[in-house]
Amino acid sequence: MEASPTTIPSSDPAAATPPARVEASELLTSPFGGGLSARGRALRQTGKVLPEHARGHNRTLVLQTLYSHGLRSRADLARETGLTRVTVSDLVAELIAEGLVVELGPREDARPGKPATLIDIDRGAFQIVGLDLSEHDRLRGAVIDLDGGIVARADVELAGATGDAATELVIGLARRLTELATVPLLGIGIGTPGVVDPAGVVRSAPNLGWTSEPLQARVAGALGAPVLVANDANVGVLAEHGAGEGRDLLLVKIGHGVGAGLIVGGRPVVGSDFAAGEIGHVVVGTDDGPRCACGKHGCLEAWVAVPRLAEQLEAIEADGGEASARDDVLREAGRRLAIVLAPVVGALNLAEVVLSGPADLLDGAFHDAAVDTLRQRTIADQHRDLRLRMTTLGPDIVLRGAAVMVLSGQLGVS
Amino acid sequence: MEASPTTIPSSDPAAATPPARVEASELLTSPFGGGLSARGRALRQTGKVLPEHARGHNRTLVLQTLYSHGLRSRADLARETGLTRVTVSDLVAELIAEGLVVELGPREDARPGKPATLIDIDRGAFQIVGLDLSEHDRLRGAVIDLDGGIVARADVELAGATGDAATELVIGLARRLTELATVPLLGIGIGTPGVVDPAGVVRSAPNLGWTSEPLQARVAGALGAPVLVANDANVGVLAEHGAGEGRDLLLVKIGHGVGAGLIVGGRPVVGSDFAAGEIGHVVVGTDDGPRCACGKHGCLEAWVAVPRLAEQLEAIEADGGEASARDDVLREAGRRLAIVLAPVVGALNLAEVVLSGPADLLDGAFHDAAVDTLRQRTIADQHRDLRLRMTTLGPDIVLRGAAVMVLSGQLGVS
DNA sequence: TTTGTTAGTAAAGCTTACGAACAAACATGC
DNA sequence: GCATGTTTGTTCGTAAGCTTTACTAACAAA
Repeated sequence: MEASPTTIPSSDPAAATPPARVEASELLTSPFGGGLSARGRALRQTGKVLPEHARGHNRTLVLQTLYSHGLRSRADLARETGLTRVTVSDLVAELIAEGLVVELGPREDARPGKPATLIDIDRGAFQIVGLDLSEHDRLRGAVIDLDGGIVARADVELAGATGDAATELVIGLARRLTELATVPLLGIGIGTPGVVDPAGVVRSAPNLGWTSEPLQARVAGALGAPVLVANDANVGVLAEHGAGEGRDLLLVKIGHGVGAGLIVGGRPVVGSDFAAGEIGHVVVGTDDGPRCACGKHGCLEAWVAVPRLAEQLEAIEADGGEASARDDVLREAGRRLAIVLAPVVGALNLAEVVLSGPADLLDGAFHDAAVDTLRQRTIADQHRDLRLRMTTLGPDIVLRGAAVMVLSGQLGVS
Repeated sequence: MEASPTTIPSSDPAAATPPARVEASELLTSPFGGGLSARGRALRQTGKVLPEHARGHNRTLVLQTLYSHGLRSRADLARETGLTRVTVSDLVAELIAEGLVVELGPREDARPGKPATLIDIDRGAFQIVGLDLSEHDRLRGAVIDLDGGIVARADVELAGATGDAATELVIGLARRLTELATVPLLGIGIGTPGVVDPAGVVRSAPNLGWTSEPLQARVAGALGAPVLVANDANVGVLAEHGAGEGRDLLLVKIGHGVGAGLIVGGRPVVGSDFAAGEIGHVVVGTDDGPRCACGKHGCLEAWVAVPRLAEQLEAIEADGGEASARDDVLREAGRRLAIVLAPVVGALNLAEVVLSGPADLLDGAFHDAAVDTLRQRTIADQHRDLRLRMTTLGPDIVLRGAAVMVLSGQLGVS
């Protein structure tokens, strides 16, 4: 029986087996959540650990080493992981059988001893579909390879769709993208605005008219593929974290609203009610401030959300706009952001804060004012390490993060 | 060879074995750090997992279940942990051999089948020494049993001692307390002000004149016992967390200074430079504020530290003090605290914030104003769950937390 | 007394990782 | 050219861990 290359539930062991690894690899790592995450999390909290779970962990360890440092021999892996060559050989054989790893011939450089056989992750073996539902008027998606490269893109106009109609648009876009994939898919990752629980139920997303929408289950049901859903900023921080090195990271995503994603101690923060990072309606400062759509005055969103900034800048241009007036607006917004971030940076002792959003608004006076204010409002000792910078991933940060989420959830790799 | 009951490195297997479990139990749980924590953490980050680690985890799981739910049979434990009766019996036999668990005779209630043999942790088998170095003028200590009950106390006047002299006072107090213990000790836990790294080196504690003081190593060397050292507020939150249920918790400790301890996702937050919780010098609000010792204006500590509050209240009393004026001061301080906490609560989606400090100052107008302000400055959705309350552990919170830290580090239990 | 249930143990088997030993393949030194 | 040493990757046997299966002991209910 021939399975289409883009169909996930294939009879080909190479395609079928990796998704089955979700449970084992999730036990000792920690993605946001996913298909079997409730079970995985329960195990993690109070559950037993069997030898097979240990094997899953070691398998992930080998895969992670290979993924991040690339091209090496079995003996190299043994030295780096602390496992023996015997065990590494066994694990590698399993990974090769699943099609995740390939042998690439003997090492060329001349040194004594039997030449090593180089192996690496087969970075063309699988692809991932990533969806970004965070834009105001359209849903964006892409097919992404294991290295984070974008293979194909597809968008769809939201056109005011909400509720079930929005869900259908998401499913349709995901389906189109699975058909654009040229090799088997590892899974589908979705970053959506709103509050998302670990089972991939969107608890609330006003923009899309969702309340308790079981998005993960519905997309998975429609496409028969592993699906992971999480908040857009929480997904974005995964992308940024995958690139960087630190164990703590805060991503602030400024768009139509303002949201944040947090990684603390190497783990994504979910929050007691799955609403971690929802800082848009925290009040800034002690001097009132503009009225917010939520009814309060001086919410962060009322100060720095893109529509608010655009409004003010347009008013200035209409008045015959001086550049300095424009910068004043941006500077004040940056300062307001830093006022909210300072207690978070202090309490968590963060070393790195990343901004995501329109570079033309954020990357100049806004950024500089935010850095200055943050330093002025936290203890001097922290200035040494503290960095606040724009993301290097541009507008694709959520798409890339969705791919990282799937990589992490399905292979334990990032 | 007879070992003294208060001597830790005993030849008695019951006393000697538990400390040896540090490594295994730490692999899958996470205390602040400790004797072998560097090794444990390295393993956790990139290292292999062997079957014996799985056993350590399962051992801890059984112990934890027994610790928190008490008195049950092997079969009960099997049902609750998911392990088989065979495995549980095996683990329990090991724990009994180590003296951590005892059989307490058959269950009395009448039901069909063979009557169960009840077992429980031998809560009198070990004791813990806890030290609290956070008070301004004295070091406090206690001998604590496995249930958190305080068996004996001892204090020592600091009398301005700093540096090595302070370290000697700590060692002397710890030694006196080990001699007050009536059964073998599980270890010594120390909560100190300042920044403490995972190896128990106090990076800086101005009050005690310490910079890079290897307190954990020095006390361990002097007493030959397992020693764990962490920041006082970070230790305090462990005590509060052990009592409560949530996976996220923020403790704010208000005394001579202001510090916080954070647990996120069930794990203590350490911070990128081990300075998590250092919020005393975060600036509050956008309207300047009192000058702080650090040179800035409007630091949280300048608003709410006990000496600052006491100053103001004394001034009012000297003026013929009305009660309402007193409340105004406390209310404003509570409000200022909440202004700093709001972004943290929002970003982490915290459900529980606990205050520790002098109840006569914090438990009235201060608390009420803090609650109100916190609600006004975060999104309405969070109000449902959010609780801000005084600690129930009183002034012993750091001592109790130090004990929890040792329990967690040595047995994986809390 | 019979029946059915529960607790705890014993034996056997499977999985996992390890150590020892080995063959293959190569560089180096004579 | 040839012996020597090094490195790689595999095979074989072993130790540790948990499970399944099967058993005995001990009890309640009928």
